[in-house]
Amino acid sequence: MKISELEQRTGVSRHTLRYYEKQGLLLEVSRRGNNYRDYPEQAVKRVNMVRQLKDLGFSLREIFDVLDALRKDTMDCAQGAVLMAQKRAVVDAKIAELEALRVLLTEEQQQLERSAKEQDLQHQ
Amino acid sequence: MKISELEQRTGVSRHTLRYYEKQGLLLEVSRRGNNYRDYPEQAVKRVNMVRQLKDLGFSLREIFDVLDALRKDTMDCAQGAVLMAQKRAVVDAKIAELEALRVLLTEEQQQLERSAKEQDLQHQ
DNA sequence: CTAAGGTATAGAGTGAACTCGAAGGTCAAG
DNA sequence: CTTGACCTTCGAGTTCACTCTATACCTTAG
Repeated sequence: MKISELEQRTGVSRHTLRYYEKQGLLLEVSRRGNNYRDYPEQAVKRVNMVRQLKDLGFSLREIFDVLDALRKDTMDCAQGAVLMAQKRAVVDAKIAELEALRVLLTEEQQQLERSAKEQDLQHQ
Repeated sequence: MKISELEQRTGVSRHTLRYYEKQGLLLEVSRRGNNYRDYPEQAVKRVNMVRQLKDLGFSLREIFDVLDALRKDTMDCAQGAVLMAQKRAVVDAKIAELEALRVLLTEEQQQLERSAKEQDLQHQ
């Protein structure tokens, strides 16, 4: 697949895709005779995973570490598992934090809605 | 409270505190006769909330919008409630995304652990 | 009174993650 | 064989969120 197709299928710009490749986040990129990049089908998933991790607050460097561990699974399984567990712990912590914030926002929201109703009553 | 105390109690540097103030994230800052900033007790909570939201992926601009809505609660309650609901929706989505990722990471981790054991057996 | 250390402002510098544009090679249609 | 839509690299520019520096004023202990 050419870069434009990957761009279209992931929503990530060609500039950013080349940037990710430079940062070591996209390794399975071959070249055609004309020097055009040729991505395997798998690249779509890979890019999506990078995006997902990024949206969750991981830096590109951290994402690189995760992918690196996954790639080296034949060499370094135990270590990879530890890294994965660490990342999962971070994810768990974030979930807990978000849930706490959710409660907080819900309370704020309810209070605002109550105030809105009171105002409404006064207007009538 | 002076800036150094707020710095110590929040773990946020004085530089960053002044920066947040400039960005409109810290409004209840009065001045002493000597022009030193004087923060109310409440500022600790405010700073912590800013940090929490930031860690969850909100930009300072988005955080400003949330705080702005909360501050204007006497004027614009209904709109504030809507904004809060929107933010909560974002939080909910993030939680869902994280939970999906958690499953994915758990699977990867288990697979790596299994591979590690197999390697171990071969070594014995 | 002095020295150390806290505070002020303004503005420059940093690093991450893009984002864009120029200059040029490739390719398929007409 | 040209036109237009691709693709390449390289390097400059941008935005965000700090982070630091310079210069100068304020405060407190000795």
